[in-house]
Amino acid sequence: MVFSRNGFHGSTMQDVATEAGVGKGTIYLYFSSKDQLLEAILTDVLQKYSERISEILSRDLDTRDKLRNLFEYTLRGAERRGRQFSFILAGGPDMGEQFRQKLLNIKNEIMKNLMDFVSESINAGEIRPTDPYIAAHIISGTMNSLVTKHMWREDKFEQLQGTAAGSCSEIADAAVDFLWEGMKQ
Amino acid sequence: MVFSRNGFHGSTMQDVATEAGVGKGTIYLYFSSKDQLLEAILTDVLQKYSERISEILSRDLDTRDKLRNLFEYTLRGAERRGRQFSFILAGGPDMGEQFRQKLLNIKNEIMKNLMDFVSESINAGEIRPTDPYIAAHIISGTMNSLVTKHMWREDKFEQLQGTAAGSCSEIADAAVDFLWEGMKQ
Amino acid sequence: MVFSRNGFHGSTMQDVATEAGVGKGTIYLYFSSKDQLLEAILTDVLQKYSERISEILSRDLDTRDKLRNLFEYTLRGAERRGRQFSFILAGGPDMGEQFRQKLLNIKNEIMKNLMDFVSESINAGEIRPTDPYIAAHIISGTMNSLVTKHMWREDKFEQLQGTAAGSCSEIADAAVDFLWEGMKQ
Amino acid sequence: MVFSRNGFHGSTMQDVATEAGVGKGTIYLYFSSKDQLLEAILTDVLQKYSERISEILSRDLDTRDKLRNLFEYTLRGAERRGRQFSFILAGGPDMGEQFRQKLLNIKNEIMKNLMDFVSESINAGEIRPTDPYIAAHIISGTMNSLVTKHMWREDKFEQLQGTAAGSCSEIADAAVDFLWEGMKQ
DNA sequence: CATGAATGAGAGTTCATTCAT
DNA sequence: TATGAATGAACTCTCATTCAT
Repeated sequence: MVFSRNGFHGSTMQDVATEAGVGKGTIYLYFSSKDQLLEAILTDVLQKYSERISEILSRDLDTRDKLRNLFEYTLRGAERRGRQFSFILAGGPDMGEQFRQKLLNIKNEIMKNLMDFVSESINAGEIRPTDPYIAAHIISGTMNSLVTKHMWREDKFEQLQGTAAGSCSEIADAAVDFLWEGMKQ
Repeated sequence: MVFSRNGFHGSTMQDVATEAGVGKGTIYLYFSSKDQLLEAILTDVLQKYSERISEILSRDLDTRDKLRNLFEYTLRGAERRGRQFSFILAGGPDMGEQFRQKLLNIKNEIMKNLMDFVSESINAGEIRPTDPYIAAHIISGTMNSLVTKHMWREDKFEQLQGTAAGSCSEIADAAVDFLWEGMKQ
Repeated sequence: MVFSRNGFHGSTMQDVATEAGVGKGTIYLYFSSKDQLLEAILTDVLQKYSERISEILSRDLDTRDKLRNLFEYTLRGAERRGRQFSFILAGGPDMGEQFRQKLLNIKNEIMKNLMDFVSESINAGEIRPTDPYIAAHIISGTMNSLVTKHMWREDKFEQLQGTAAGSCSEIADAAVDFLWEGMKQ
Repeated sequence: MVFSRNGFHGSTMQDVATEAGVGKGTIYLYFSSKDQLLEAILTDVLQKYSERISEILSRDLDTRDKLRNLFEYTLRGAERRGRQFSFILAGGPDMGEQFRQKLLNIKNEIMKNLMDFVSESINAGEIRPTDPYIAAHIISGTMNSLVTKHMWREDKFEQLQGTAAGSCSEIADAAVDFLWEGMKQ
């Protein structure tokens, strides 16, 4: 996607049209403005992500495996939808207030799911009692941080990393292992 | 700052000049372009943040108190420089590649500091042995997540939060308590 | 008609098609372009007006009654076809030269009829000898002025008018009375 | 002026700028939009015309000479500002309602002046008693009609005219002579 | 005959940047 | 050094027109 390569303001409607293989005017048959196009894309990506997260957390797995799936899915998705996630994670510098609200609602949905997941795991005696709000933030924050790194290939793993290797599932495993140590009973 | 209120693309050079109380042309005596102005601002903010983090981590405190100071300083800073942080955290959608590299170098500096901090704490026997790369990401990721929330006032705490209260230091404390549980010996 | 409500440039072909209850493409089966559509409409309106004027002037009435019919028909027509007349009266700012010529020919036809009418009335001894060209202009000019006023409801009659009341035939009568005073033997 | 040659919609802002010998953007320093530019021009032309009419009617002349000056000034002005007058006379097909109101106010000012002029001439016993509203319309209507003709050179005088010659003052004289016949005591 | 999805030329408008003062 | 009037490249968006169905 052009927005992913050149950024929103770095892409013209002509770029988008060319990439999509249609005429410039055609886009306006389906989206009322450039802003609304971005909104539709991001909302869609985030909505699908939210649904998938919800599905993962409802699987018949134990808490630790759910966490692992969560991280792995998130990191893997970031490989494909990098910059779109980036926009979303940033909370939306340069976005209109109304648009931000829309994304926010979906993000809160995700946070709600994570908090419920934490609460249920506590009740099931799988993890130690803790504040679900903080725990959810630590989970999502860690994912976001790893996603951002991954996305922008921000580190040459050679330079910075300790022992963690570079593949999605290896990083996911390492992160979950760490978190688990702090959560388990 | 105008960029913080209206975003980078939402602010004109005239806005910036007016806010700064100078003429439009004057800005060009000190910055070669609008992009370069943003670069200078963000680099400056991030550089200062990096230095401050470095200073905090070198204080003569135990690991847990350093963590607490780290979180508190970060969250408090976000209150004032919100959107600037947001740009940085997002990894820079809409930024040029060269600019991104520059910020990246500073961010890696910070990560390096965090990793060293973790390593040293392990060596000092204050926290359990763990992968410093992952640990650093969890620390910074958790801070970022909380910062973003805070910045965009993304949640009505009434709706979402568990027990954690809303002030910077209270949130910092709660987050550090949680993390500590997973790190301590 | 859409053109009458929103103006030519203010109406889209889609508007026209919707109003006509046909598809957009269908219009192009009958008119080669938007300009040509306007041309056809205006030409038609003006042609019909010209024919009607001709018919009125050939009726078996005395000069004064012909004048009265002329004014009444014109003002009444303006009520229905307002803006179309306006285009025509304006001489066509924003019209192509060729199109203007076409309308001009019909307008000259009307002027010719008016001048003949004046000449014949002079010969018949019904009005005093005068320049038919000027007389024709005064007749058509007065009608145009009243039509324009009427069309755009340009005056709140309360504010401006003297004794003349607002209905078509009342205004027509008053104007003809006045003109007649200057024409009669 | 470009608008006069190619019409409002037939002229681009680039045309206007080129004609004015400035950059496209410069126009926007003084006029907020293309519409507003037209508004400013027409308002200005009409306002000046109104003031001049007022001045002419207040001269120390007898009624017939005032009329003659009125006609001569109007026809002469039309030679230079043709199409601008045309827009105004047309009542503004394709104009926004608010804009039309603005012009209307000035036009009513002119009509008011004409009606006062008629009333005063009646009181002074220079012309026969008559409805000032109708008289004013006949005066302005006749001028408009002649102006429009003149402007678009709508007639080849060879073909249509009777005895009236083509120059401004000759046409003005002829028209005033005719009108006078219908107005004088 | 009729349609309307698709098109892209072209318009108005913005705003980073320059440069004479 | 400081300014802001002037600029024009570049953008978004519209809409008359076409053509496959």
